[in-house]
Amino acid sequence: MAYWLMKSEPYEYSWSQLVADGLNHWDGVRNYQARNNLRAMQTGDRAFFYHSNEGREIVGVMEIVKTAYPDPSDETGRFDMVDVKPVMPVVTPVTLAQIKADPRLVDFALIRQSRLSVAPVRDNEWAMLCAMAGIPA
DNA sequence: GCCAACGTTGGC
DNA sequence: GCCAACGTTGGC
Repeated sequence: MAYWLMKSEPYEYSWSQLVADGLNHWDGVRNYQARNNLRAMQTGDRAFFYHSNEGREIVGVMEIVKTAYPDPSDETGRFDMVDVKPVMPVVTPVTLAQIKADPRLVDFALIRQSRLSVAPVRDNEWAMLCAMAGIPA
């Protein structure tokens, strides 16, 4: 199983909205690297839900329930989306400041490529972040 | 609200 | 194929 981190501005689409919806497409990605990450996702993969801009913290865990397919909101036909569902909220949100302050996470994609909205998470990073969030890995 | 970092576009 | 101009993201 692979792990990911997906960003959304909470005033665009928030964790609580996803919980209310129960399941949704992750659409709107317009960056090739992010798209390639979407395409690499498999059903059953897990992903952190990260609130960018406001909050700047990991707030929940999602599961990929459908692999990449064309994003109908993209007129060019170049970009895809996946379907996700919420798995569990974090007990303690993990803030960007905490992540940046942890020397074990210097290579974390969220730090290295701050503008990448769909990023891979390594197994050891996932375990560390789950521990920081107070949830089982 | 500002701006640095970064990605994309388009002229040449 | 290069690169300047421009647009966007997202932290601060």
